[in-house]
Amino acid sequence: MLDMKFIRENPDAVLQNVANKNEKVNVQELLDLDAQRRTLVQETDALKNQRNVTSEEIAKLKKNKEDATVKIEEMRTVGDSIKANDDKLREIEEQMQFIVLRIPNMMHSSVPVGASADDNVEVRSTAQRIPQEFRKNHLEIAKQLGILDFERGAKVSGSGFGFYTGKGATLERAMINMFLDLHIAQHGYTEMMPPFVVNRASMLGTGQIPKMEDDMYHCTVDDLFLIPTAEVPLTNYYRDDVLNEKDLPTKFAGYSACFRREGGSYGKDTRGFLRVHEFNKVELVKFVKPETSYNELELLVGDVEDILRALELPFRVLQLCTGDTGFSSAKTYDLEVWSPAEQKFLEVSSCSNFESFQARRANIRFRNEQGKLEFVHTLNGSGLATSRIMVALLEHHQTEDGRIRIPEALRPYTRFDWIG
RNA sequence: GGAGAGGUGCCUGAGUGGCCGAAAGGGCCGGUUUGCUAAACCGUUGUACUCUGUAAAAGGGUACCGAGGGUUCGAAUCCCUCCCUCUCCGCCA
Repeated sequence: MLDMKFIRENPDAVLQNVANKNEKVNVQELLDLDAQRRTLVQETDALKNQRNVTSEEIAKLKKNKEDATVKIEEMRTVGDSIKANDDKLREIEEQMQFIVLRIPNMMHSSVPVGASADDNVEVRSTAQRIPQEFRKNHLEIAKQLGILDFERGAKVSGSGFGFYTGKGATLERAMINMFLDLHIAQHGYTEMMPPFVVNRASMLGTGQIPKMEDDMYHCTVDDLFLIPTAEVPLTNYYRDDVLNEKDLPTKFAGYSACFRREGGSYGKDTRGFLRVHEFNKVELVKFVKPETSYNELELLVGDVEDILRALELPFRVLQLCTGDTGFSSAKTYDLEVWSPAEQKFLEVSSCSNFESFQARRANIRFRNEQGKLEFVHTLNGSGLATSRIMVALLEHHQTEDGRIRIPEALRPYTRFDWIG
């Protein structure tokens, strides 16, 4: 959420940013409502002031056993006006809220303007576009080795769900543990195990709602949502809190299952693990001081790169252009691993700086040196999602005779060196 | 699921219709005292919106005592709904 004061003072920049991000929002209407609101607030506050002053007079009159009926009668109409104004005010504020919640975050000045993923910029790459050669795609090899079962996943739950079986399940568990351990021991994150179900306010706080509400699994009787990422509970951990400056940056690493309906994305990367309704992910979340947030973003990307290196997977880092950057983000890097089977890069992580956008929505603040309250900056990144990494491992570490070599870094966790 | 208790400022805790943005104590910050520490004493101590205004400041108004409604000239205080916490019972991992 953007600061209303900022929108009021920089309407052109906001409009340009909305256009750059391919969003459609009626900013002008918001500005009109804002002007209306301020006039109304002044009027109403004056009436309330009158009521307060007169009420005190009435109290005095009554104390002296004098007659106050005239003033009481007078205040009755003032009270009615106040009520009418407050109703109108509430209506205006609801309309404003509706629009403000749909205005995307301002892009950082370093983000290239572009329409789509084609305009993203490669920052660095360790990846060679190796050919497919003997490699089977992850579904084939997984089936052959008996480590994933999507058919029974579909029977039991539906399309887009899978079982990990045998060594596949062990490998999955091993990855989660390895990722967590690395971030905790080497990168200084605090481990968190969040709830996988959150309330509406939390979804609103991190910005999934209202824009993405249809992509969430929603338990209507309780108005609770299955989380699409641990970002939601981890960031909302500090919703409505005031953090100590000395505790910043605060860094969380948390595992969760992630649930996404993926409505409307059928036909795109739908095979096997490329797009599923439920997957496992270790998420990294940071709460930082505003002046350090861009440096923290670079460090965050580095933390994720360390995992990819440990897994011996070639990758590249992309800086997303304006059109491809998420709604809440000011700047995002994607990390992609080359898929020999698909002959294309697959996104495995997305690292974003949200600046104060989420903090303002979720009301997460800290007290600065001057003792003033200030919104923190929040960041997060996948570190990493296991489903896409499973795909990458099965493809990259596949041998010609159809076996999978477990990278050194994972072996203490799997307790086996090969699958097959 | 049943029964009860409760949610007040950074914390403890008072406050059952007007003098309550809110007693008292503690904490915090500033000051005095002090060889140092401690103690004592004095003072200060919220947030949001809005208006006036400045280089920065400062000041006025409004709102906020879990959330949202209602009653009333006037609500922390009365009524309704919801949320949360705690205790006991039942049920169950």
